[in-house]
Amino acid sequence: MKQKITLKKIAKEFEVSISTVSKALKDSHEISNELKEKIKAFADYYHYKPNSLALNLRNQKTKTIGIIIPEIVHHFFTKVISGIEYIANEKGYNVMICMSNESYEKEVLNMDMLANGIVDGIIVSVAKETEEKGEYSHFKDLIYNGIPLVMFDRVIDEIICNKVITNDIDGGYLATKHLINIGCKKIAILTTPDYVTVGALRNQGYQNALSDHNMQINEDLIIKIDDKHDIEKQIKKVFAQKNPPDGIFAVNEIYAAIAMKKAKNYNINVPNDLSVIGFTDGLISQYSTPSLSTVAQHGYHMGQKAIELLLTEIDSQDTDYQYETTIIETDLIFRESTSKV
Amino acid sequence: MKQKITLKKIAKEFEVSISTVSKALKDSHEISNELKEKIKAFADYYHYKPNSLALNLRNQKTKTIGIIIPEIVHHFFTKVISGIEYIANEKGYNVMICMSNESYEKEVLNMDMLANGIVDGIIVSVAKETEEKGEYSHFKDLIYNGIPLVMFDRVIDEIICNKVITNDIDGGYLATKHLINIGCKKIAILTTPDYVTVGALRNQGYQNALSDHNMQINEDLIIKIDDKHDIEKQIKKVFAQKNPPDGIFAVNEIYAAIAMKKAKNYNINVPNDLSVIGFTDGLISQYSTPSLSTVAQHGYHMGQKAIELLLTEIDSQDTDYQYETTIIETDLIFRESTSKV
DNA sequence: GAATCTTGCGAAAACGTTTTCGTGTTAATA
DNA sequence: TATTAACACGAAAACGTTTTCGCAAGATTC
Repeated sequence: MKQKITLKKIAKEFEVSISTVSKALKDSHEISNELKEKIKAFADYYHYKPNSLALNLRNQKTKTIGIIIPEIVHHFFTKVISGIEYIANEKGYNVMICMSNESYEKEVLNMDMLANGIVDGIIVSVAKETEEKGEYSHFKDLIYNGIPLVMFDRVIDEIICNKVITNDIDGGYLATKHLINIGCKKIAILTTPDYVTVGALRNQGYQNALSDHNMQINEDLIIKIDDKHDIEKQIKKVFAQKNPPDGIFAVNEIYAAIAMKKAKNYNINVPNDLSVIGFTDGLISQYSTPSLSTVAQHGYHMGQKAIELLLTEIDSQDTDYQYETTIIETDLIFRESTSKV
Repeated sequence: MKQKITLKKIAKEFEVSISTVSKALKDSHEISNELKEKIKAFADYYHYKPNSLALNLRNQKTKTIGIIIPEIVHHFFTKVISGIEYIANEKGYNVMICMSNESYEKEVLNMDMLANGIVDGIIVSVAKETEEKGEYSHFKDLIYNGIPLVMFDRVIDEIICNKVITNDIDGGYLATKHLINIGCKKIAILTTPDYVTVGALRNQGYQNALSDHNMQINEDLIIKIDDKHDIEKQIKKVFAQKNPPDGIFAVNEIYAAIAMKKAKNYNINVPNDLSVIGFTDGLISQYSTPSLSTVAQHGYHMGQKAIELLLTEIDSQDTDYQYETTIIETDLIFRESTSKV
């Protein structure tokens, strides 16, 4: 393996000191023009690049930020990452992505690893298992150690840090209200277990909308899907009853897409007999047939906001730095799966 | 900001040398039990963790590998990343993900940055622009500098390194043959410009299948989509002609999904009047209606293979190390978009 | 001709770790 | 009692860089 060229080797070549070489390459006035030219030419020829590890160690910063997400095969998260990456690169930062796979243990492992000097700050969306356990000491440790932290989407109230969240309640409200507006009388929600906070919040919005429009909240129409079991079977039940709903609000794309498929099996036409609206404007929503009306989350924008907050925290040595929570508003996208008014 | 605890600080606390502390924490026999206990307790209390940067510098390796992909909002690439990440973590490696956004310049930038000691090896799928330009010196430099490199999916023949590729020709052949088998007489292909090698290869498979079954290759049925212009418009043309095809092979999911949508606009029923088959088993294929028959690429497995090759190269100091090209075979997945025989 | 200033470079510390090699003290052996 | 062995620790180098400070030689000033 070819050895990397270092200051030391250049110094040896010209029989000067390492500091001289370093200064010459930085075009310092301390070094004679003649020597500078020679050293630069030599360095250029061998494609000299300062070793990042050494720089990081010396500067006590890495110009790298870490992201911990529950999973990467997921349109929303990749959108957020794109947004983060764009701004980060613009500001000269690199991005290290880790996956918790929704596991508490992996989340802790990843944080420990990132916290050891490798990154200047961390952006995280917390794993379902962590939410379920309610075990947050790893976040507290991080903050205690002075490492800037931004949470996005799935955030934890009791951890005090910068946050970027979707207005989930409002999104759920908008979606439900849309179904009401187009005349749906019996509206079901396909949501997550309560410990998944975003699911719970969207459900909250759903219930608020019903109440505000004097519609009854029926527990039988609130289907909390358990990912650990057969999702299709759980969704199918909605249509198996004798008086199925005429509107469905699904808290994500997948549930919505499955609902549309199942409806077809029961000869229920979307959108004529049933209107379906999802959450998150991903590929499925765009390319399904009928295409899916949905609540757009603006993941890209969310990522941008998160990294901006992180970088300002990194750059600030204020003792009275103020954390903020940015709420990204949602928008309704009308497509084919909800009937016209 | 809380200062990180270091060996130096622990040494000061006990008025011993740094080396003593280091040895004590590693349970060296050189240190008395009494002192070891005290130091360990102290270190535990303050959650001491060796600084990664210092270790990396000393060990001249980082236990981190870099991935450069064209874009992250893409099901196939995220699958590959998942596969890489799984094995990497198992072997104690971390993963740094960079995006070239299909840009040559960003690809070079990312490689330069990763090559500077930050990672022990790199896995890359090359950007379209790089393929178009045919400018590969950054890869040669990398190899010249002794940094292990694995290419996957979009690879370059003239660069000698480990590679993992889909059997694109065979995939294209299988897909086309399937359409022939179910009785399609006029089969179109929606493919990429020729410089995108995977598109060209799938097209090759398509043409081979036609030839082998004594069907004419008609240039009018070979639609090379240019991503820079309106994709829908380009695909729509297929159906605008008076005698539209009864079979379409699309080299990716998106083209397939759009084709199905456009067919519907022209009142062409899928699969009765038209059979459509895609490439890559992503979410769209699964959740579209009708669900899409497709060629499965096994991205997860591909990622696993890529990282395995990389790690063995990293671990080997053989001078006569042999590079290999692993070909991942494709499988047909039959769904609703292609009619039964 | 002495004092000062400029030029051009080197020494050394610092970042945090690991590891080899010494070295002084005490205990065991001949 | 003299030699050796065991024990417990410290010094220093190494990884590659940047930067402050010091210093010698020559040039300039009065």
